[in-house]
Amino acid sequence: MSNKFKRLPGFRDFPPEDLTVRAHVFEAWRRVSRRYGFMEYDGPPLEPLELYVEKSGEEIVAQLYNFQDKGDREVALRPEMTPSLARMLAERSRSLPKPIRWFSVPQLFRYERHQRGRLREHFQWNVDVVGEKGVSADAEVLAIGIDGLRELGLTDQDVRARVSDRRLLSALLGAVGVEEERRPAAFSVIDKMEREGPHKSRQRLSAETGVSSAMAGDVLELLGADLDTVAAHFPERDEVGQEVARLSEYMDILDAMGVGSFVELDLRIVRGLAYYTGIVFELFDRKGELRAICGGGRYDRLLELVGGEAQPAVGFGMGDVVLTDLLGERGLLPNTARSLDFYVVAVGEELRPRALSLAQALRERGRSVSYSLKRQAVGKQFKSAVTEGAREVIVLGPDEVARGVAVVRDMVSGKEREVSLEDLGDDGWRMRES
RNA sequence: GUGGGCGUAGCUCAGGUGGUUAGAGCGCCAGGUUGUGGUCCUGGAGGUCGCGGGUUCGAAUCCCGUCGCUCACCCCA
Repeated sequence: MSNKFKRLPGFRDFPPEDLTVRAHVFEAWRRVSRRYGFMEYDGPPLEPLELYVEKSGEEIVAQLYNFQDKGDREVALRPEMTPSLARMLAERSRSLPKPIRWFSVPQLFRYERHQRGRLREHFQWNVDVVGEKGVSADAEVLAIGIDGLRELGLTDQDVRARVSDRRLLSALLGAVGVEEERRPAAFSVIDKMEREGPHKSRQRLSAETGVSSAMAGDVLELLGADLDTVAAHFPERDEVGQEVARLSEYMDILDAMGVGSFVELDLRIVRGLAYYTGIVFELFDRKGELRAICGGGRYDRLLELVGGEAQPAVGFGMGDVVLTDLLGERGLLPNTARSLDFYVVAVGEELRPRALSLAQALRERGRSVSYSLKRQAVGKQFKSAVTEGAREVIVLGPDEVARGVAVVRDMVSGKEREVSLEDLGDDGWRMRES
């Protein structure tokens, strides 16, 4: 490429075909959000660096797209939306009716080497319920995420949700003797288990927590089991039992909502962000070829951390990159071809004014209309009509106009008929025909 | 940040072992003499062969560097 003005690495242009796809996804997200009664919000793309330090977890902070502005402020392009949301709510959650149901479609940024499904910039559908600590809120949030995918044509054959609960994980670790302070380290081991494999994970868990290697192995094995099996292992522990009961209720609600076939328990899901406190989940393509499409969970402490009123909260983020890749693989991308209702052809220069006013009249009625911007032979104008995707061409010729009519050609069937110029302006001819 | 692969027109790619004005298809523009498209025919625009340096009489072709793309690792929205 000889263009010296290149895109920054990891950033995308959106020419019309790509923007059509993006808009298709955004529209589905927004439709589903509104269907569940959520209100859209937004915030600044540039935030004080400190908003993310310590609240988001090392993973995000290490990859912040940050710099110093001209006022010597340390700033960062937002890597996630939740802290901004938390700040907004810290200022006003007291005065809002609960539960608060808000969503957003922000563009987020991270500074890291890009690869498939992971760029330096992406758009992310954020959905949050604030002010409700019961599992029905957790369930509703996951259901919206799943519905967002269904809205785009994906089914339970294409995607699945893997859900876990940090409270249950914590209770399990406690049950085998892992101290409270050691549990975050244990979470980290569990989070990496799928990549590192059972042997290494067992060694690391044992080393990080002090429990025996055998015990560590037992715990890790249990993470892949179902709820009943987990419960059966700790009949005497109230804490584990309560957590199991809660997750069980959560699953029942999802079943009742009709999305149960998408959901599986998987205690190996932890999520990297530091602020999650309860149920966490991730959505994946069934084939497991792509990265997570979506991730979220409960974060009951975050509002306090940014100086607001303590409020329970649960939400998720769904990025557009992996999702669009998946839609592409499943042939679910929208048609990006151009289309027009009408193309007006003027036969002879004298009729151009007439063509323009007809086009305007149709546009005022909400029709999409185009015509040649320069003097052109009729054949040329027809070619343009095809290029622009016109469904019908209206031909204004001297003979017909003299008789008060125009020829309307259906570009699919090739059939032509005469319509009076009077009727063309108000669609009366269309009504009579159909 | 680490490693592998790749980098020729807008797109997909040709260009044996280095040799004169770098090619094709598609797309784009213009024509095929101002009343009808999706086929066809003709012509045209468009490339400092990613960039820089080196080897050579001579490099798209070999060597080094660099940038970019891509895959994997790290990590994960």
